[in-house]
Amino acid sequence: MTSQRQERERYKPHEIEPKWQQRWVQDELYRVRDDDPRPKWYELTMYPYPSGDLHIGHWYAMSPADAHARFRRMQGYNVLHPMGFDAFGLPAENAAIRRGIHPFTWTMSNIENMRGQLKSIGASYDWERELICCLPEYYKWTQWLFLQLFKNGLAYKRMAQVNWCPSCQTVLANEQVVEGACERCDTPVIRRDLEQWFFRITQYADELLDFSKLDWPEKILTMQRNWIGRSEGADVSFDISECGLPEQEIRTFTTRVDTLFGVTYMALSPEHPLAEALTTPDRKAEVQAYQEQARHSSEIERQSTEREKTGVFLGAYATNRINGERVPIYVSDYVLMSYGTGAVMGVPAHDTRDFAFATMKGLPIRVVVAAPDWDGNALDEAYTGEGIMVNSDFADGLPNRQGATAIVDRIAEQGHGRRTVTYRIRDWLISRQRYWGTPIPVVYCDTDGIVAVPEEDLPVLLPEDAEFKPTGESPLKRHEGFVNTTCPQCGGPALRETDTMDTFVDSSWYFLRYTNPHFDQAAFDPELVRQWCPVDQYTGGAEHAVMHLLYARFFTKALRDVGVLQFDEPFVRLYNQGTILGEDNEKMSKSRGNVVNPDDYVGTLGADAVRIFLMFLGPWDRGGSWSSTGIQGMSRWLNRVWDLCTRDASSQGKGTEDGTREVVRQTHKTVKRVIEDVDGFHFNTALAAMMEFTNFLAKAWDRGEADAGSWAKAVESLVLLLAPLAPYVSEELWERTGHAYSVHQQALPTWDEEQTRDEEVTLVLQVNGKVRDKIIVPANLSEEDARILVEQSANVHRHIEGKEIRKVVYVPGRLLNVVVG
RNA sequence: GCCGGAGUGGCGGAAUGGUAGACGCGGCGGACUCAAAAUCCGUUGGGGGAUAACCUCGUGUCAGUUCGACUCUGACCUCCGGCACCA
Repeated sequence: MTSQRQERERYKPHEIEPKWQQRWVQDELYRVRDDDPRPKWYELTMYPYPSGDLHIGHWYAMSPADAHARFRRMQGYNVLHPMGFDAFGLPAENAAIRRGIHPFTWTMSNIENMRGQLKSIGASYDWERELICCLPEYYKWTQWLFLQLFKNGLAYKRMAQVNWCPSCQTVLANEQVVEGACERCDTPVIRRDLEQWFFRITQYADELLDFSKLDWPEKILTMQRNWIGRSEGADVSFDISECGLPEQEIRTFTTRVDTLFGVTYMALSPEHPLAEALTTPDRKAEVQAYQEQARHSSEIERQSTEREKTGVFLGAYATNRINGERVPIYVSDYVLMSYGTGAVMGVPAHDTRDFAFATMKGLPIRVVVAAPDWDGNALDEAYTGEGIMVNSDFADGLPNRQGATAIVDRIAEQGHGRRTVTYRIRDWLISRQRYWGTPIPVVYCDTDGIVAVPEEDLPVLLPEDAEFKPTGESPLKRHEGFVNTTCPQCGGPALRETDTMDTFVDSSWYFLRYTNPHFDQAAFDPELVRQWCPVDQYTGGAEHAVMHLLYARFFTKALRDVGVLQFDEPFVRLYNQGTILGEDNEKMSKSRGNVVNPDDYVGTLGADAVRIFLMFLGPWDRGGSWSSTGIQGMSRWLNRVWDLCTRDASSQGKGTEDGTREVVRQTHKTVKRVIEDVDGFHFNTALAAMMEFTNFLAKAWDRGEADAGSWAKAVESLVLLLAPLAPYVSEELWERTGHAYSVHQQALPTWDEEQTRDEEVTLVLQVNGKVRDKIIVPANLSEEDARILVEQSANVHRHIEGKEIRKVVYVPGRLLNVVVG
């Protein structure tokens, strides 16, 4: 055997991998046919940003996804598993400013490099369908889609207080502000008033909360639910007619209308439009100073819950119409202009924030919902639970939920309020004051105002000769040739919009474009979209929960309403892979020096080893740590697989009858386990099953138990099962075992349930639930026979001797438990 | 604070009511080698016992359900992720 092994060729990944890579390209093995009659399966992985280097995180996202797509192909589906590049975005422009390279050049050369690295993964991408969203052939249609939203009132421009990142020199969407700082660069965000373009995502808030058609991780649904933040409550208006202003009332939103009799003050956001007018002359200076201070404090400072409540009395009063009481009006920065109406009714007894504020200002705290154990004394803290209404006139004595109904009915009757729903989500701000993005296709004309660029004039091209300087101003703004244009309506002089779109607009529809990425008649070919979409299985990181994944859902629904799509949801199933960490269990980063370069391992151990190691290190959705010794183990195993599969089985002779039967049984068992595991993304246990199988085969060979036929079948099954996970070595072994090219066009092996059953099993003998003996018995052993056998076990005997047998539990094929007392 | 998820050998993990620790890494012992690397074989949760038989402890903690609990129930602790002055 040893001598034979030396004669055979060894596993040389660095030789076979480039060979098959070329062959597959040459044969167009992964070309996806639209006219294939098999059922379709669209399996999509989130496309990467072309940063220039394919790192191990990309491999972790892509190789298991590719394995699953290949697996579906071997299951008989016509699989679309495309790849492309999220090619617009800030890093390219920053490189242009710092190093003088044009963003286009920088991006395309990065793509060039990454495409090569991607090919080494051995993924089954059809490169004919590659999509690059910074090319005019793509962004022309991003602009076209923008125009459809614009024409349908789903895209609009308005002045708004927006998040501005001073480092990125652009506004950000709410979704891109994390704890008051820029999601990209961590710079604290400041607020600015700017005229900006928005998409009306709020119009879809309720529909976006309907997840009934989705098979998505609960975690993502929860995050989207929280982000949309639907709360049911009531609008209540307070009378300010005594102040002599045009406005007669202040509207507030509350989820606790039952506490309306407990209002002892009102608080407005510092940015509230009525704040200034309501301020009495003697308070002007103080109020203005407070507003000024609020404007300059950062989001982080303002949003800190630990901070003490502050605020200033305006000098004015509002009347609570339910009881005719006059309450003082304050401004306070704990009230956010962006939520509800920007004004709150202060109920210190039943809201922790209001309690803190009232305590600070010495305002009355009136209990209107009595806790079951309330003794009538002053509260130490706000009571936010359920209770019986008190101090509330007609509502007294009611449980507070019923009290809420009574009160809202009364104010609705009197026209001072009504039931309403408020959302946390705001419209999606898509303007970016940067060059490297899709230009927003509108012009501004003195006569006609905002005018959409006619569809036949698309694309609005990015000027190639823009200048990139660190001034913080968009190069488009300074580019006269770009800015100055004529109005499509009146022909007079007009100015182009110089803002570009958030790159999340590009990725909100890219999955549609893959069906025919070079189609020049429309954004997508409706026929092919009908055929391929929606995406059956989407995979990617959970960090996109309330950005990309929410935007793409919105876009799909909006395009449906515009009339160009027929479905409601872009991604039917979603799987989030975890994060790959460095060898030190820390997030990989250059500063930590724990970054793993996949190319190093591809060059030595091969792409297959990298792929299967990433799949083996644990459940895919949990992530895991890189291990340089762990991957050696995978490589060792591939060598063993190679060795087993290249043996000459005819030298084995006839084997033994029992041995052969066992080889057949283990083959069927393994086929079943691996197929079920890979189907459910459990790559780690699928590989473990194959390893157990190879361990078994090696032993069976050494004992001379297998006959040539069962051995060949075992090897064939193993190679087929391995093919989706380790495509190169499987292809090579498929050829070397005398099969016709290509393993990747084969069907998965099948198993026969009957053949997976063991004839003999280990029966565990327990006394009072403790294992006392193990015996080998026929699988179909009857309970009577089992009871006889247990009598013969000396060990069991010792533990039941002299004791009364109370009960015997027999689980066929598993155990027999004798309960004694 | 609220909402998720997770706690199992030296490490990654397996087992979702029935033999805890599959599989892999690492360790130890051995074969091959002048030697090393690579490879192969054996062994590997802790304690007791003689390296045996066997006993005992052991899946974050404490209770409970059950013949039997990593698995189910309740309370708590820790870690990770998300959200957070949202009225």
